[in-house]
Amino acid sequence: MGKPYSVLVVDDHPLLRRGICQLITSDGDFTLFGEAGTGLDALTALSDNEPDIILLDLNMKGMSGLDTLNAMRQEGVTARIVILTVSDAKQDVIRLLRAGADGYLLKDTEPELLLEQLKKAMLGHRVISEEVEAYMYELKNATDDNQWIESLTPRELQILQELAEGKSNRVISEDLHISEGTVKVHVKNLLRKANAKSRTEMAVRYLNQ
Amino acid sequence: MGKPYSVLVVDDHPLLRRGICQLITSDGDFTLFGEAGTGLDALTALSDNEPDIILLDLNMKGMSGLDTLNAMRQEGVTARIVILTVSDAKQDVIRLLRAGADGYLLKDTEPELLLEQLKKAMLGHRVISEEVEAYMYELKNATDDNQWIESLTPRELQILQELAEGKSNRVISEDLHISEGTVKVHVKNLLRKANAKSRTEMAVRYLNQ
DNA sequence: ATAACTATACTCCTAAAGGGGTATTTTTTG
DNA sequence: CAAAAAATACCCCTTTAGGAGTATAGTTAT
Repeated sequence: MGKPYSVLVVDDHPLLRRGICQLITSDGDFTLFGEAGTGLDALTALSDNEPDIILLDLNMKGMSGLDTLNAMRQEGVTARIVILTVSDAKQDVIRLLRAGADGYLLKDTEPELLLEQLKKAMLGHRVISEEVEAYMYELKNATDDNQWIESLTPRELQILQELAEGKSNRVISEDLHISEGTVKVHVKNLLRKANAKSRTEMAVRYLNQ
Repeated sequence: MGKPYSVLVVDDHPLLRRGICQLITSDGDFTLFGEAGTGLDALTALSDNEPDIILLDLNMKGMSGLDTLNAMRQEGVTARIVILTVSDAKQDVIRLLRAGADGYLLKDTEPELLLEQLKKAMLGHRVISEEVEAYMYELKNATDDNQWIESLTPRELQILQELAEGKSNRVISEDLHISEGTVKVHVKNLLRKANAKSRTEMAVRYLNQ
């Protein structure tokens, strides 16, 4: 076999980072390229040379995992980027894979399985945890369930947020200093875009992202 | 100094467990009592003898952290039980501390600080991460914002859950095979108990627990 | 610059939601 | 067993929500 794969571990939880790093170094096929506690630290670590694999957490303070991934691809980073997270939210999976992640693994993956998956990723496979694989067909069939949120104008989003706090049209109109009728127009348009039958249904869908 | 404190680590993420265990064993003041990946495993591990400290995760598969804590206290476990979790949700903090947790720490705590906190916990202090300390006054002032949910009848809760999926009174009545009028009565009573002005407000409050 | 989009504000109308009351049946509980 | 609570269903009535249409001023993109 050739030389071991180098890995950069990016996670804002020191404890988990320690566990991952220990796992990496305990296997002869991998070496630790470095570790970073924030997305910015990770980008700095990549300024000189690159590892073979970047293990990236989502839900980090400051720069999110998605932002970090985008920034890395922008910088021309060619390393395999594998997401390692607790979130199995459909929205996250779809967004990250669309953004060019080479894998999406969950943090409750068994250590041995994780190493296997990383080796597979180096062979050019896209590695996905079983639990989230179900979302893959949605990635192909496109039209993300919450794609409608992206199509909203700033004003509509503002009104949706007020609505999703349980406020009535009248209260929203007073908050925003516009007529109740205008709020109703916005709500009408929101309902059409969300393809929802009532404001409550729309609020629920919005809150569940 | 006396003999080291023994620690039981309960977490369903093998990677994180590895990180924690490594931290525990790297400090001379602690020894590893054992590790468990589920609440049930933890209870089994406690059948013969007890550690000094139990580090307990929330959000575990199967038995939740809260259930595990309750079961342990039921079994007469006297070890210091410290919650170690990612969730800083107000509801979780309040529930766990009420259930008798001796500490509530977040997983992004620095390793050194975590060890310090565990030593403090052994001295009889209740250790709380700074980020969640703000919820402490709410614990004293009692009357949990969502206490109203506890006062609901089974039928009312069922209707609230349907309502919180965005369904209309008519749809709910069809789902439950009762008249729309009856649903309206239940909703009316729910609004009174929740002290909410509209079904949307109530749905939002329910979803935010 | 002209077309498209956004935000604003009406009108008229229908449907749904919500508040008050009364009443019957069933279930639970003391 | 009797009282209380829960679930059912209806009445009448007011308020809120939502659908369709028209219109106008300002902004943005082509």
